[in-house]
Amino acid sequence: MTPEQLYTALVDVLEALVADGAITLPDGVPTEVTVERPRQKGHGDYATNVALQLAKGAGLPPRDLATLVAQRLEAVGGIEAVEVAGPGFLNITVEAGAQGQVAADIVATGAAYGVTDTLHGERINIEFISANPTGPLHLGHTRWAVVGDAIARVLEAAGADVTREFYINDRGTQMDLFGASVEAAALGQPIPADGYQGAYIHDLAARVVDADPGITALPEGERHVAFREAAYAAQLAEQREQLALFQTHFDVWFSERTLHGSEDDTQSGVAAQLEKLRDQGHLFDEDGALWMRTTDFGDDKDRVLIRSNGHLTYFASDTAYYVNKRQRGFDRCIYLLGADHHGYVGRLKAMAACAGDDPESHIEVLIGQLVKILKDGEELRLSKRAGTMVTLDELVELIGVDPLRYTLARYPADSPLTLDVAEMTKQSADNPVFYVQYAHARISSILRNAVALGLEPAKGEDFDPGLLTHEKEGVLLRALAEFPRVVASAAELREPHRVARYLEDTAGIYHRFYDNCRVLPMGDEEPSDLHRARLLLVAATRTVLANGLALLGVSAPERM
RNA sequence: GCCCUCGUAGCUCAGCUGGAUAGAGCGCCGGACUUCUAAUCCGAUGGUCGCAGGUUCGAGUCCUGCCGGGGGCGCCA
Repeated sequence: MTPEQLYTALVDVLEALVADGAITLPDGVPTEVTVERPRQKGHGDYATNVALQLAKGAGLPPRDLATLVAQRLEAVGGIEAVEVAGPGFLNITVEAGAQGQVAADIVATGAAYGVTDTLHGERINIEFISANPTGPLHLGHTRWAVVGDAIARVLEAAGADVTREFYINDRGTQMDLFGASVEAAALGQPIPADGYQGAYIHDLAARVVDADPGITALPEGERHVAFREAAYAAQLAEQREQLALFQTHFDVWFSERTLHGSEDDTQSGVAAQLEKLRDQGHLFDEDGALWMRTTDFGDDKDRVLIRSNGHLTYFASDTAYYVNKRQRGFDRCIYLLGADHHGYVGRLKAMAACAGDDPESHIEVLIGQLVKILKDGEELRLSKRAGTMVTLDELVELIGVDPLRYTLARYPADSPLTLDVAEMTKQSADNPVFYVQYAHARISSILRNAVALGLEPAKGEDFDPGLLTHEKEGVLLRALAEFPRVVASAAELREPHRVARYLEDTAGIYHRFYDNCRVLPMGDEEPSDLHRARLLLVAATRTVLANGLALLGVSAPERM
């Protein structure tokens, strides 16, 4: 009996009570009935607060309503006992047999266990990182890489059609400055004052010249462009390598340049695209500039799209890019932005509204807090400009892909994070990722040993779910049954850290089960149905741990 | 000044979108391996959930105000 089945049974009971005239529900049977695992022992296997929520509408004292529901619920197959507690909670105890069946279902479903259809049919574009191609990816980007990727995976598990997109700001002043910086480095000249200063600039310069020794001899105008383009290509390639190393995949690398028709701003595709928005009635010309009246939709000021000097603003590109995404058929455009960009949210939403869309459904901006990194008690500055930074590669080398991904995935993106370099580097046994992975490795070991013994998990008619009656088995079964709901809510709320927390919880429950319940026969003990049933439970646990880790992009090792 | 965000154990943080006696890890103290991986488990310690009001059967969670940390407010990118 899964929480979903229990939920269905509960709704059926409520509807039957209404049909019989035993109760009246002015607002009908609620669609969101909560069935949850009680925190407290002694509160049954599952608990629900429906009676408390419906009491007022039904005009009954909560405990009276609870009693009515309890009587009928108790008669449902698979439910052993229902008890009214406290102000009107229903504490439900499930029959061991009904509960144990989950293990067989999980093993049969395999890698698809946890997949639901709650977001079926939604076409979602999720854009994250979108770093300028003017330097290596660093710690700041690392968090978005992990969180964005994990959100995408979780959304897919919930049935959505997801496209992961990386927007390349390969156009404009910063690119020119970047090119000029590399060029200066190559020519042995001082880097421009507001240029890029890091050591990596000199590395890039050396690489560019190595690949094309004649580049320094080009006429100045050509040389500027050649350096910019070569440095851009090299830097973008490096970012892609960094992300590949970090197990983060993008479906679309979207170049800002492709939005523009030509170098001439006012004749560009963006300008043409923007003109289409004029029909919506929110564009106006003033002081020689083209504006979007975002204040029509709650923004605190109107925004310039084309400056009076004819140059496009970044916001113009952002607008055209959004329209482009919508034209590509995405129902929902998710943006992952750092807290330092949260001022954009209002204008992005207003922009979507100005484009004739619903800012509540078509555009969604997730704000993530920045990661701080301490070394020897001091915060490292992560500015590319300053040239001091911890790159993604360095972090991966220092900490490892799995611990790094997991550490960043286990916190909500909107909570500020302070990580200490010493803490992170010394993390070996202390890291929660190992706790979860270890549970998986331990299970894998048992399954290997079982094979050596010629013992197979119970299946089909041979599996008697009623054998799994130990308290630790019950707790584990209920935890495993919870997984699809956890994934679905992680997707709905865009909070993949719930998966990580769930895995830690479940791994702990497994470790305690392991401590109390012997799985394999000891010595020359004859293998029994209980051994085989437990083997199935263990296999189901491994499936859940492996599926959960996969959603976070973390490996599930067979041995540790 | 206006807006956003955060404030929970000594430290780092959860808290299932309002539920029952607020949790975990680390740290500290004490236990458990001749049988499936001790990267584990068991016990102990630890809290005016920033402060004050409000909403209701019930608030760490929602509303208002205040205090404190971080961030954002350009015809910049």
